[in-house]
Amino acid sequence: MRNHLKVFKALSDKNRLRIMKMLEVRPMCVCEITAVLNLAPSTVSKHLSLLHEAELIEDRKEGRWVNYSLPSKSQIHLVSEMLRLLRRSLKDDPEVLADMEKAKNVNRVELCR
Amino acid sequence: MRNHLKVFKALSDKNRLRIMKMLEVRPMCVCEITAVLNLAPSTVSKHLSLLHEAELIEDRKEGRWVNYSLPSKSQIHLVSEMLRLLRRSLKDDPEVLADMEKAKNVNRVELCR
DNA sequence: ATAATATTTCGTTAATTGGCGAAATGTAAT
DNA sequence: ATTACATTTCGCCAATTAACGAAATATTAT
Repeated sequence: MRNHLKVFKALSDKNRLRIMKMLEVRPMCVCEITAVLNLAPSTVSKHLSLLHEAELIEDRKEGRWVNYSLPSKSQIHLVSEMLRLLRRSLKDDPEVLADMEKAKNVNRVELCR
Repeated sequence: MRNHLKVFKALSDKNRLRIMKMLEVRPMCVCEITAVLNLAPSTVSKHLSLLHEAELIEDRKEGRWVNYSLPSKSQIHLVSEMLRLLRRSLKDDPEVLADMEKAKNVNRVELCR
């Protein structure tokens, strides 16, 4: 029950859904996601930690960046089903499409200076 | 996006998940659900209206009662997938099992007097 | 018609949540 | 070592939400 609630709560925020869709494009660091969503870094970090708690995303520290990504495969049935469902969802949402387009183009190196 | 959020928000409350699992047993009226959850009728009514808004349940007025039930089939992909997923979920949760057992036995006629 | 019952709506309150900026932490570059 | 930068943690505030009881609505029974 606790895990189900974690997953559903994690997915019941607009900005977190936008993050999930963005990560379909490629793994991204906090500052890149911040640039797309136009939120404070601390806010984005908090969103990412909730998604991570629900095991909907993975993190991988690389140098001074932390790359967040969608799990290629999850052992948790609920999670893998939700990932599958999300992948099929919101394909036509204009905001999501714009985010995904931006996600292709943001670059952490020119971004952070 | 709005619809996705409605569905995920509807499912991200413990009592609403309990209701969804209870309704797997059989259609139930508000007072029966109230008896199982041990909440105020107005609270349960509100939960039911949120689930209904998300199209996760159907209602059918029958005399002085309103029967709430799971849709046998939904045209909305997200909804039908969530219904399928929920049916497979929480089968071993002790609280959910107790609720489902109670749901078998509560009776609106002896209950409400 | 009146009373009884089931449900919903409304207003209030307490708890939760999303947002921010400032400070803390950790890593890389000078 | 010091500086610069990415990220996280913390404390705060505003908005949202779950809960309740009281009042309103609707239906059945007397």
